[in-house]
Amino acid sequence: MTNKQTVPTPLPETAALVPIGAVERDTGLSKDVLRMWERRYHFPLPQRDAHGERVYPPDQVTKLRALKRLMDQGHRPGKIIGMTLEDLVALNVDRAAALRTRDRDVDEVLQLIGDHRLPELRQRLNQLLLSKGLQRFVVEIVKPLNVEVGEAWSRGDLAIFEEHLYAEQIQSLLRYAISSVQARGNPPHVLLTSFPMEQHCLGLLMAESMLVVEGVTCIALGTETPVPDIVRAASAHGADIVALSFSAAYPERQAVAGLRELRALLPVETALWVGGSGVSCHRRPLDGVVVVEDIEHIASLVADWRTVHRGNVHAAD
Amino acid sequence: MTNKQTVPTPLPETAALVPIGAVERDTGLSKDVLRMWERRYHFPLPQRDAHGERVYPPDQVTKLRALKRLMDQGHRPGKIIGMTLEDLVALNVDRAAALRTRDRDVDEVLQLIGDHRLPELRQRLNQLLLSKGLQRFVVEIVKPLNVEVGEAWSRGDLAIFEEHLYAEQIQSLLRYAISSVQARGNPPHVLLTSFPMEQHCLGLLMAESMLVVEGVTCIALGTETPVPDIVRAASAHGADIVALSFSAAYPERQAVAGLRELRALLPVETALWVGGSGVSCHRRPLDGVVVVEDIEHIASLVADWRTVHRGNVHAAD
DNA sequence: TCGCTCAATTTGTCCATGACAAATTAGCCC
DNA sequence: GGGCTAATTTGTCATGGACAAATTGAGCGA
Repeated sequence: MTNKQTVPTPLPETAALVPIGAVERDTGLSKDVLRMWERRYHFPLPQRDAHGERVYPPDQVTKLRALKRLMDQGHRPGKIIGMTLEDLVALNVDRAAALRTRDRDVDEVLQLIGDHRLPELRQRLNQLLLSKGLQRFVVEIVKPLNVEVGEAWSRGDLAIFEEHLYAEQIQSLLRYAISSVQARGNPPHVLLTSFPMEQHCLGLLMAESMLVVEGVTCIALGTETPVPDIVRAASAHGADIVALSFSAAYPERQAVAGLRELRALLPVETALWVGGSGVSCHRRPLDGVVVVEDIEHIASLVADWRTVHRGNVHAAD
Repeated sequence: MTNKQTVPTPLPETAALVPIGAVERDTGLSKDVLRMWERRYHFPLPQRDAHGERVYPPDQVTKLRALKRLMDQGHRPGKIIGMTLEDLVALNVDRAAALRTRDRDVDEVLQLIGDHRLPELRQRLNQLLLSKGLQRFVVEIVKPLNVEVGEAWSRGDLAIFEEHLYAEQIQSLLRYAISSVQARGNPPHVLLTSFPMEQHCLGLLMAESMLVVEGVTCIALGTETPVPDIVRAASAHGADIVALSFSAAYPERQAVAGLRELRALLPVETALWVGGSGVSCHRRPLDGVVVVEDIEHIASLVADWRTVHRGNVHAAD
């Protein structure tokens, strides 16, 4: 079987050199940006292959990934592009340390993920869900676990496939729990989704989990719904609230532009809630957009909504 | 219910002109390709805004979407780029008609989707699942429904949000069913995932559904796992079979390249199965890659595997 | 007729450089 | 300190050239 042989490549040079298209996919930085940075900051400085095309050494790709991650957290490229990988990682860790909750259950689950003990992982998560209840499970286990897993991945302590497997288990469990709590059409009706290019579905499921327990009726569209479709869906399903999730990686400009557009197209009486790790750093609030700073606040926000709309509810038509 | 109304934007001119970046996201055709086609084929021919930047009228975007869809089915741009939108749609329908199964249950579900009758939709799907059993539900309902929904969407008969909602319901239902069939570590161990840029998870869930019923142990990684991680995951979980799903939109080149690389990195004794709508048109088979032409065949493929590996199974260590 | 090879064509991706608008920061005055 | 320009930073778009990988088609021998 001698076909292809891209193979782990014992060769030190041509070994793992990555073409620009692959770097774009890997890091989420567009080809335009990669070439522009090279022009402006002299980093990255890829080698060239026989055709004069850029090929990036793996360590530069690693640094690019770290840069992207920090930029998603609000750092500007010019300030950090000159730093060493170590400094970048340190920056990351500093921020992470603040968020870290040293919870024994969380640590134990992390251990199971890293050890690939799938049956035990499933069982432990299930058990935690049952013992804590859905809302506390989401707040005390899933939320910190997401942070930890993300950090471990960026440190290189956790492989992509381990993170995937974790996400898949949580997803199954949350969906299972959600379908067990069959809503009966009670108000408010909440439309849950995200903007195009925002693929993280765990945040949506966490929100849905919090909501269904409150007796809210959820219409989950999954991720990546274009703005006009969100409007049509809200109208078709008589949504009282449209809830959107943003991850840290979502470009702020796009978010603000999309939210403004959506807010303009949505009826005034329809509320617009936004949540997720991508919203905490937003400085100026937008008119008519409710920012859910922490997923824990969902319950009280629902209570507030119900107080305001007491009486004039459109009670399941 | 007079919503739906694709609302053709009152303003005729500056109204819905789409910049190139948005077209790229919308159609999946890269900026480079859009500019190249304009140069070579004189289509699309966007207007220019005040800054001389391309802005595409919505009808050109629609045609681009149709073109992309046909190209995913194997047509070449040069042959079809000159055709009218009607001709393109007709081409599409021709092919679709062959696949269509006029099933009463399927039609009924389609109707429910279009009418936004969410509770009834849920209930009907649930009922179909229970009455037919998981495997027949997948083969007789979900598979044809996917085709129908895809076609209806490309005809413009179904909005994106309706398709999203449908997909979300099926996903919930299948995941629910899958977790109900708790595997006990029986061989074979099947690792389920897709390559990067392949985001369609319904195909994976359908495959997992078929497999768990056969008593197979599934390790589902979700979508978009890089090749090296697939290899590591297969090793970490002692997978006997790696199963990959490809949608029609996945570029064949990338698929073949990825498969060759993966096949070379995987131990010879690990089988490699590929399925999904993207594999039926693949002409030449690859060495050591089993093509699952139709999801119905999964059961017999599992039986074959078990026959071959009778005796020397690694019986749940 | 089938299968093969080699050349012509098709098609997507990459390159270099220039330009510019939107967003951010810095400087300044009240 | 608050608020206002002005300078700087940063991403995206444009043009036009080049070329390799893939597909098609022609020619040829079994």
